[in-house]
Amino acid sequence: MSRDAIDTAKKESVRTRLLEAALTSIRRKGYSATTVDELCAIAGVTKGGFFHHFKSKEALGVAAADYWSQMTSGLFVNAPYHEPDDPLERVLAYIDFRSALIEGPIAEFTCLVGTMVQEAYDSSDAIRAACEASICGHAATLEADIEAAMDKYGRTEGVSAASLALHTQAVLQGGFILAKARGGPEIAKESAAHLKRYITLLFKH
Amino acid sequence: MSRDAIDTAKKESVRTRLLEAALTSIRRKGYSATTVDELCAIAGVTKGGFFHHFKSKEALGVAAADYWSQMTSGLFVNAPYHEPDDPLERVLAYIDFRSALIEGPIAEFTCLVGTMVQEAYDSSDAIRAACEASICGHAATLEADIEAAMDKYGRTEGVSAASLALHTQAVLQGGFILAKARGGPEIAKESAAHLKRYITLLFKH
DNA sequence: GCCTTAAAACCGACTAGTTGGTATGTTTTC
DNA sequence: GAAAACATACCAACTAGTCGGTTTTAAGGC
Repeated sequence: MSRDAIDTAKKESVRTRLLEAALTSIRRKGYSATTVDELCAIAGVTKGGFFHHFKSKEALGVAAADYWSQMTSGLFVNAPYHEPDDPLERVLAYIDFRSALIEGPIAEFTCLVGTMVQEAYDSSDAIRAACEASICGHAATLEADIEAAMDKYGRTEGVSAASLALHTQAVLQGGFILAKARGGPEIAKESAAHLKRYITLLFKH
Repeated sequence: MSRDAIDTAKKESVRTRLLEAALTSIRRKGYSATTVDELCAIAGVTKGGFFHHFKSKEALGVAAADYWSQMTSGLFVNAPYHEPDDPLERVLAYIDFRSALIEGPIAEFTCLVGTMVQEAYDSSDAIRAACEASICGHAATLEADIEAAMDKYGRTEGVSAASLALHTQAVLQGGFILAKARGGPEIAKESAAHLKRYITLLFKH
């Protein structure tokens, strides 16, 4: 471990603990209901420590969205759904991968930024923008595969790769809402299955 | 106007004003960030008035979800999308109708219960259940038409009318989230278009 | 390796305002 | 004349954020 890496690790440890606490709490209760005091208690830091790392609660919200982007992008980059040679297969494998993640307690598979942007889109443009970047940035990682699938299987009028990529995110986010309303993950998985069927029909038809 | 109707109108007037205020505020800032004081100010009532009608903020949340169900069901029952003779046409017309509603300021076309359940699903089971009833109740109004379309155009294995009806709600809810993140309604409309294309492909294929 | 030094990391008590909720009225309605 | 519909004043707990102080860390001179 290099000098720098150790520095970073130590420097980040409290900050990271606060961010991890934020992810847990915001996913469970939302942004507004999550209090600074609570995060401090979970992370084992005092108020002074919190406001040393984040100049405001809003800044924590933005940082949490960025941290979330980082964590999830790491997860998806290393995921096995990139393996198939066929681009359409890769897109469908992505949906299967997302579907497989929808398991267990609701707060553990739902999306931080989707939850946060619902409350903050009007009150904090900084948080809104961070959530937009997270969602759209992730959607963008799908575009190349969708584009390649269009090259191979043909295009449908009015359907762009970007629009379809964002639609996948809409379906997943909507599935999370229904799962929260229902109190279980099944309905979200079913919506993912509909999405997979849509994409299959779109290309194989 | 009957004696009863006048009574109801007067009796409901303050309560309704509070509920209307709740709809506006919750759709804009979420449930947690909406304060009782604020609702009182908007509705022109004092705290005493509020807690006379609602025994707690949570009770207001439940009442707001119920009020929302009432209002929206009124809107949809009288909507023109029921006119077509063909059941599939009716389903597609429903989506067009929903898409046409997605206009103007975000807080004015997004869904109250979808917003509220994101924050409250874990903290308040009463609110969660009210939101579930609202979403699923509305989805159920689509089932008959979907079922009839299946009778007419054939079924796809693994696709039930109930599941497809809920999927439409998931797509719409997800579209709202993306619209909030993006700061405009267009993306939600595009997702609705994908949904329409999916249903068309599903039945016409 | 040791001492100095300064900055960064963190603590903990404090504040001013806000929160949902209550207790005790007064007015209105039937 | 009593019950329902409000108003008023109040409270204890909690809210984000501040501020002066202490500890920890990293770098440099010797």
